[in-house]
Amino acid sequence: MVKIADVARHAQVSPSTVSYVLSGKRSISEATRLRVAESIRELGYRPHAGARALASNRSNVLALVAPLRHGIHVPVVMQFAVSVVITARRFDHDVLLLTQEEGEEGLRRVADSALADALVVMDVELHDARIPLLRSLERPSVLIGLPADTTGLTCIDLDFTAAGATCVDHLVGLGHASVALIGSPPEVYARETGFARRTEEGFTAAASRHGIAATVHPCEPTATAARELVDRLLREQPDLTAVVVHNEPIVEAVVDAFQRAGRGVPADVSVVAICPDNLAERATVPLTSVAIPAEEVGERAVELLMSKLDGHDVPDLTLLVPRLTSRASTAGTAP
Amino acid sequence: MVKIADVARHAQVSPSTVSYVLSGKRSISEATRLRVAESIRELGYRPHAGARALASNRSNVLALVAPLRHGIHVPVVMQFAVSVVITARRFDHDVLLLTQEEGEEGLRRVADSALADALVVMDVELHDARIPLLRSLERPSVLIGLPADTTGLTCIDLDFTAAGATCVDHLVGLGHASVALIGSPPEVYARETGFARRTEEGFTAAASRHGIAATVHPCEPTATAARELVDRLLREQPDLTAVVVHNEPIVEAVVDAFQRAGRGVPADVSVVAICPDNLAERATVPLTSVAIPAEEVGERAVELLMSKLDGHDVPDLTLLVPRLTSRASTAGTAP
DNA sequence: CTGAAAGCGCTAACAC
DNA sequence: GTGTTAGCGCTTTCAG
Repeated sequence: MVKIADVARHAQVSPSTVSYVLSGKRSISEATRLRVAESIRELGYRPHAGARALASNRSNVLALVAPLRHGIHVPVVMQFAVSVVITARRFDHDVLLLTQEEGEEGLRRVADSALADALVVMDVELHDARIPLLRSLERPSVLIGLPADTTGLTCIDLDFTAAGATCVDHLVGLGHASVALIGSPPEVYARETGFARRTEEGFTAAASRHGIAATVHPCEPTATAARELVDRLLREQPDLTAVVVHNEPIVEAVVDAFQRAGRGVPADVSVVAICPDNLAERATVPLTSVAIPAEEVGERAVELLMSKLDGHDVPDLTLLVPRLTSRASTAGTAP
Repeated sequence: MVKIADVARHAQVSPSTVSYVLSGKRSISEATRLRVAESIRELGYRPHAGARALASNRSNVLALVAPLRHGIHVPVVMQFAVSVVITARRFDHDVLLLTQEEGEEGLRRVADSALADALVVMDVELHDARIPLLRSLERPSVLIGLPADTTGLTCIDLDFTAAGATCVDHLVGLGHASVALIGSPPEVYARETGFARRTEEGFTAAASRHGIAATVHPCEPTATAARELVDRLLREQPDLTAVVVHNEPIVEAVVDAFQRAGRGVPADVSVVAICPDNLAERATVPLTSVAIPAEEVGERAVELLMSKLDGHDVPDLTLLVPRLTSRASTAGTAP
C-alpha cells in the first residue's frame, strides 16, 4: 500500500504538504503542487479512509435509510437512493445504505461510531419514532418526507398538498364537476405517512373550494383491486368524469379498468396521476401527471446536508412546487 | 465522545482488555467481561469506526454496486440490495452503495482507500469491463451474475439455463407442443447480460430435446409492446398454446393481452413466468413461475464474501437450482 | 510557502 | 487472564 510518506518522499516534500495539496487548505506554490500531483498519479496514491477519518474527524460518508415496506413504490425509493449517491459523490462523499429494519439502533450506531458524518432518512411518518433521536443526535440529518412537527429538523419533500390541489384545479379547468381520488393502500394512511394524508387534504380542500363533488378511496396496489374499485365507482357515482390516482403500481390498471368498463380515457373519464414522469410517459395512454421529482428531492437533500456540515443554517422545511404535465389522459367534458 | 480509555478506567481494566472483550480474540474471565460489558452499556460506548479500521486494517464495510439501467427490473435490484444489507449486518458489516455509473473508478476508489473490505458487483455482463480489475484487486469480491469466464472469480446466480429448461419441461409435461419465450428487452441481449442469454439457451435446448416447436422474442417492458407481441404471436403461430415470460414488468400485461385476444389463461394458453415469487403470487391470475430468489442470492453472496475474508476458499461458481411453483396460469392441453 | 511533530482512538504484539 | 505500548496513516497545529 502506498502511503502519504511515500508520496512525500517521491515529490521531495513533507507529508503535510501532500496533505495540503490534497485538501487545498493552505496555499501551495504551483511548482510543488504539480510535482506532488504527479507523484500521486504516478504512485497511484489513495488516502486511507480510516486514517483520514480518525485524524480529521470526518468520514466523508452519509448514511441513507431506505424503506422497503408495503405500500411504498420501490422504483421511487431507488430513484431517491441513486440521486442521493450521485449527489453525495459530487461532494466527495460516499453513501452507506441502512434498512428501515435497523431502526433507531442503526442510526445511533452509524452516528456514534463516526461511520457516517450525516444522515438522510426517507419515508418519515407524521409521528415518527426516530425523530426524537434525530433531534438529539450530534450529527446533522435531513428527512425526506414531513413529520407533524418540523421544528429543529431539516425536512424536504414534494408539496403533496399542493399536488393534490393542482390535480383538482386542472380537472376543474377542463370542466369536470365530480372527481375521485384513488389513493395509497390503507396501511399507508394507517401508519400516518405524511404524503398520503397531505395529498388527500389538498385534493379535498381544492374540491370544496371549487364547490365540486369529491371522494377519496384508498386502494391496494393490485390490478384486481384497481378494477374492483373502478367498477364500484362507476356503479355508485354514475356522473363521475375524472379521477386522480396517487398509487404508482396501479396507474395503468386504473385506466385499463375504465376502458374495460366501456369508458374511454380521456373521452369519458379523465385521469391524472401523481407519479414519476417516466411512469406517466410510458403508459399505454400517456398520462397527465404531477411529477414526483425523486431526483431533485434526493439532490436537494444532500445539498442541505452538506450545507449543514459546513456549519450553515438551512430552513426546517423545503417544499418543492408541484409541476403538472398535460398528456393524453385528460380532456374537457362535453358541454 | 466516550472512548475506549474511558471505558477501561470505568471498569478498572486496561484498554486492551476492553478491546478483547469486544472482539473476543482472547479469553477473559467472566467477572471482568461482565464488568466491562456493563461499563460499555452504562457509558454508551461505541468504538470509533475510523480508528478501528486504521488499527485493524478492516473497515467492516462491504461495497455494493447496484445497476439501474434500462431493462433491469428495479424491485429485483432492491431485493438483492436489502438482502445484502441484512446479511452483512449479521456479520457485523455495513454496506456502501455505489452506482453502476461510477464504474471501475468507483471500485478502485473504495478498494484502494480501504473504505471497503470487499465488493459485491451486480448485473455482470458476459464480457464485463470490470472483471480484469476485480481479478487484480487485492480485495475479495463476489459477482451476482455470470461472466463468460469465471476463473479466479466468485460468481453466484440462479441457474437461468436450468430455469429456462424447467419451464419448458413443465409445459411439455402438460402436453404442450409449441412454446414461445417472451424475453428481456433487446438491449439486454445486446449488451450480453448473462441471464437473458442463459434463459434463452436453456429454453431452446429443452424444446429441441423434447422435439417441440419453440421461438424466442425479446420484448420492450411496456404493456403496449407486450400486447403487440402477443397479437403477432397469435397471428403467426395459430397453434401456440404456451408461453414463457422472462420480463418482470410485463408478466401481467402478457396474460392480459391473451385475454383481450379472446384466449383464456390457462384455458387456451398456458403462461409460465420467470420472476420473483411475490410478483407471480399477486398477479390477477396467479402465475406458475420459476422464482428469482433475490433474497437467497444476496445472502449467499455475502456469506461467500465473508468466507473469503476469513481466508477460506470458495467455489468460482455457485448456481442456485431453479424452483417452479405451479399456480393458476398453466393447464394441460385439451386432448 | 513549507516542515516537524503531536495526536486522532483503537488493535495487537509483547510482556508478565 | 491481564497490562503496556508501539504503531496504523493521516491531519493539523506550531514553527519558521
